[in-house]
Amino acid sequence: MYKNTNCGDITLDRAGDFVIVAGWVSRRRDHGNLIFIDLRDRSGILQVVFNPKISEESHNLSEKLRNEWVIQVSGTISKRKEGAENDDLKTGQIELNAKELKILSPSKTPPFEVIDDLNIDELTRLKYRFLDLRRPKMQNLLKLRHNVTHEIWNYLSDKDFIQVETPILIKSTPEGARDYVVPSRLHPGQFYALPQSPQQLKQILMVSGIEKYFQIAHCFRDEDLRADRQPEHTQLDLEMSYVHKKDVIELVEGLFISIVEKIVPSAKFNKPFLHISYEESMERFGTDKPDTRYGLELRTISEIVTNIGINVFDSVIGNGGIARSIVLPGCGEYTRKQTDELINFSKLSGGKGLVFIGLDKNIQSLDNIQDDQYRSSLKKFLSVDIVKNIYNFTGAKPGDLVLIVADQAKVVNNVLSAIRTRMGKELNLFDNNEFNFVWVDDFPLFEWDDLESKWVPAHHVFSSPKEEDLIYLEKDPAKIKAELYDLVCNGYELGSGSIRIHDRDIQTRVFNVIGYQKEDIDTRFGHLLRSFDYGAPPHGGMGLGLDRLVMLLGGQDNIREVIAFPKTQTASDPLFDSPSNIDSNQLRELGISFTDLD
RNA sequence: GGUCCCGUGGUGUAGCGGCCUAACACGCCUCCCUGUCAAGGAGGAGAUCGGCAGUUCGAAUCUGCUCGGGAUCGCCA
Repeated sequence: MYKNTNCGDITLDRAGDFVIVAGWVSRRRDHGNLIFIDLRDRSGILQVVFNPKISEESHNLSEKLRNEWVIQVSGTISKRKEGAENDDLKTGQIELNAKELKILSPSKTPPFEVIDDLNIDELTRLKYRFLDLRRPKMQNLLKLRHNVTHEIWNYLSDKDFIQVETPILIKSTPEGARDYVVPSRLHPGQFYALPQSPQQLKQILMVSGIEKYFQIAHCFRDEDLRADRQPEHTQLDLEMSYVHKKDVIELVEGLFISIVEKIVPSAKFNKPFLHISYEESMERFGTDKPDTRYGLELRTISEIVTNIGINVFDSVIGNGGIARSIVLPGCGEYTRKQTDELINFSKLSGGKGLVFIGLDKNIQSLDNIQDDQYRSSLKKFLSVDIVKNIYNFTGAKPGDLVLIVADQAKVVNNVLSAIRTRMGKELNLFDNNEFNFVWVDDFPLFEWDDLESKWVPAHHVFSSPKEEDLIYLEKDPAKIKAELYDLVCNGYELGSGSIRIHDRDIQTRVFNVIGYQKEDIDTRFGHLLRSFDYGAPPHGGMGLGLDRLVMLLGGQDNIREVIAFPKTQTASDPLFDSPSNIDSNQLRELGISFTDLD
């Protein structure tokens, strides 16, 4: 070994010890005859002192040292001089008196300093990701990710789960997300697809008798990127035989509690997790992935605001729309600029606008509001009585701002939940160290696709309908609820799962609703369905986003921070400069040529 | 595919029609310095303002296109 001690681990009790350390020069403080080096390795920072009285040769050599040079130093640990201690440093009570210095690898001047307090363009960080990852913050995030994965392995192994690897080269199935595709050399003109998830493979593993399976699985989806979406992401994928919904939920909840308690002991979180149905979630929060750390719940107020002479509301609601509200506490005296900003924001998330009513904070009771004590975008249509009504119904108080959006339900919910998320942040309604886990269940099995005029699966085709809803399968698909459950935390969907269909007859009836023809079914799902013909145990499971979980636990707001080598928004990698052209010989071998697409 | 924000020495910013032969901080280089820890002091090098085209007597500054990064809607069973 080039070292026998880690820099950051050395404490006062090692005083007098002779040690060998190695690492990067993090900082250099040259006092002429005395040179201080902050030496950094994974464990932390150690102050090394080069003193000509101890070694003239090492001192001379140390004058050459610059940031990010890799060096090896040996010498004696000593307690620092009185008054020279540094309490900000774990090793601040001691220092290494360098006897021998060896330069293992010099460095160019780095494009940015390897420090936590860094404010630079992300592109530069990604180009020099090897330097970026040296920063203690990034080291900690990678360690956090490892700790989470480690706990998953331990916890699930203890529960008799077996980790099974599944292939990365599988078959393209056209539904779902866009596939990443790999040409086959041995079968010119044919392609593999990278898995969007190991869904069908793990179901086959259940038919194979694995009973309890898990995998830290890479999943690939060729769709547009977001702060919480990369083209390849990692899932904790798991599946269990002979289980009901309740069993999967209990297992995953136990695992997540264990992860949070062991790995982020300082975190505040709710135990047991909340449970809420899809319908209730939409009703209260306007989304199926609610941030339940704070209130700001939505209310439907169609009845209060119709037939009071306001055209906007009457016509929208007459056309099958609804009016819903959100109350922003303490925002009743928002300026014109602030309310304009909210209206503008509502348009960004698809709304046509919103109506606000702001009430002065110094009103004693709602009973004696004066005309000059409230402002509204619809002031001339809103009598004092209607304002009173709205405030009473929504539970708003003097000093609060009521926002109303009227449109088709989907738009209303989109707009208001976006406003809710934004205002939760802006009004500081939650604690950053808090994690609020909630199970959302009773999802509909199908959704109506307006564009294609057909039913599509809300989750995927293998999710089981609730037994009591089977009677609606042919008559009224909208009514069917599924054995589906999502795990949501702080407004992020961490994962979703379901009890699967293991009965061929029910599976066929579901395919019929979606309108799949027999041939489609055979080419897309034949392999799985064939396995079901030979005794398929009832089974169910989940896929859980590891990147998002680590992001949340690490207090980050995008998953690139917890992925060693992430891609940019255009799915390229600035470090490797991928994707790239390939050799024409490679293309020829694959039988691929290009046509001009435009 | 749409909308919005950003692009000035290595890094982060300022400058937003002539005062810019582009400013400041950090970093970098040279020299001085034995107790610093974002060391200090003195001096110095370094950008034609993402690219292209246009408007103008004159463009970092205005316009168009384009490239790159980010946020977001669509998309993501």
